[in-house]
Amino acid sequence: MEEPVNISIDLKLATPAYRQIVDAMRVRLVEEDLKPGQMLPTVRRLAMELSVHFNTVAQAYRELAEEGWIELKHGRGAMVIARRAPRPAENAENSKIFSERLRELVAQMRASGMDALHIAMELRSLAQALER
Amino acid sequence: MEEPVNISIDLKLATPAYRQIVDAMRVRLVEEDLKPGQMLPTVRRLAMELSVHFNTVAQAYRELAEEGWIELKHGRGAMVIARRAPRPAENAENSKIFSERLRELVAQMRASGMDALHIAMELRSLAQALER
Amino acid sequence: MEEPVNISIDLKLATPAYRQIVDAMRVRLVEEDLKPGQMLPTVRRLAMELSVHFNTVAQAYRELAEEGWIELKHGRGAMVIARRAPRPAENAENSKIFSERLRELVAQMRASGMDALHIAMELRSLAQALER
Amino acid sequence: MEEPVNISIDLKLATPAYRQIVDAMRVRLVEEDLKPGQMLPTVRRLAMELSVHFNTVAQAYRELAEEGWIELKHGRGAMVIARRAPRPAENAENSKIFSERLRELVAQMRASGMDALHIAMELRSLAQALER
DNA sequence: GTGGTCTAGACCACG
DNA sequence: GTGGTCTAGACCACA
Repeated sequence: MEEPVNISIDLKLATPAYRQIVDAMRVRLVEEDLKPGQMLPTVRRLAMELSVHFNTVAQAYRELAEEGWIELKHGRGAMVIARRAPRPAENAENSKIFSERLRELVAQMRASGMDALHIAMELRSLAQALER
Repeated sequence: MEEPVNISIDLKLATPAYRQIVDAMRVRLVEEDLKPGQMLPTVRRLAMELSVHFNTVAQAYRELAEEGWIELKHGRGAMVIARRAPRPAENAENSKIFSERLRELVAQMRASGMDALHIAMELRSLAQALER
Repeated sequence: MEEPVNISIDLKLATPAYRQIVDAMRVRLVEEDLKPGQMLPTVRRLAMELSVHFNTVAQAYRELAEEGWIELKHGRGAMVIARRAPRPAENAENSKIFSERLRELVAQMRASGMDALHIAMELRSLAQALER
Repeated sequence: MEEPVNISIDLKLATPAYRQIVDAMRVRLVEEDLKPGQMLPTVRRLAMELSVHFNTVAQAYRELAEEGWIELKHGRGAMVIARRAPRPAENAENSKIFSERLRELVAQMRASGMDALHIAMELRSLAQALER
């Protein structure tokens, strides 16, 4: 029942390790690679796999638990749970901020020299995945 | 000749003030709202407008200068310059990281309760702008 | 002679299962729903009813026995006994701590958005029950 | 502008230090001893005062920030902010749990030998404070 | 053996 | 000088 998480992190990046873990796992949770009911590796095991301290993984798990994706149980590991959808009330606010961040990220990609058409292709492919 | 920068930052956000400034200005530079030859407001003036310490703006300007967007002239402010495109050598590496960040950002948007179709629409609209 | 215990626990809560059992049973003991002489369900039966490991119930029973509420008889289950009142010697110290915890709990209720008057009503109703 | 926090914790207790700090400060925030706009001591200073590691205080502050009571700013300390009231939607659920915890706490007090009338008095006094 | 807490102290990011 | 992250490792609580 335990699932390999299949994520990788890069300690050289500016983004803190625990954030990278959270972000990577959130992708797998949203895309339902990790489904409710599945057990996650223990903090200590994932920590070994990623070559970080177990506290770092524990912090990531705690954050995911707070977001309502997983449940941490004393002595019994961590489990993916069915997440109640957040109310769309705050979205009016959030939506704007996220759109801005999207625009900023695209600008960053272009600034780094990526081809505009290539980026456009990626965006369309992401959009298509969402429309399924 | 001096251009209003028309950006706004939110000190309550987790993203540091100087990053917000850099990110917002990079959007305007990439999208060529700010064109080579135009003068930017002085560090102190922009700092006042945004209600931040002038060191914060100075750091943002320094970063933009490092990225090759602007030129700082001692005592005479900052000017947008024609940026030589970054060599696409780094791209193979960067491209992957950016794609991952894009995916993570979309996951975050979905996790925050935003409608998938709404996000898809945004992505397509960004793609379209890039293809022009 | 055996009494249904009529408690329920929630494994999703942060409070450990065994604590929930102890706390719930202590309420029933203090309020004398469970009276000296009555037999409690066996560790294994209560464990099944609550869907927890029997060790968890065993730990709860052990704690209640230590507090002087029940008596464990090897192989013959557990019985509610007449508890000698704890000497009020410790009270001076405990009283302060408990008052503080009461205050903290009320603060938590208010922080969670509960109506102040509603909380006050509850407190008065508890007080009234104590004065009978 | 900086305010003494005037809390004390007891490392001998089972409740973790950071929880004690959170609980004690929440009382002071709910009762508006600490008002929006006030600066809190830095994590390192409060840590010294309470004789704990600064990480312990940092964790407590982070929790209070998450609950919306305070704001942590890089390089600028922590400030009490005006907290948006939590929506009373979840209360139906919470209310029950909190009432149960109240009942359990009272049972614990009685079990520890505190005089029932004394407890009743305390409850009434808390109720009165809420009705003001 | 699980997750949780705490300490000690290094190093970084921010303003 | 502020808060944030991470490591190392001890010890505890839980199931």
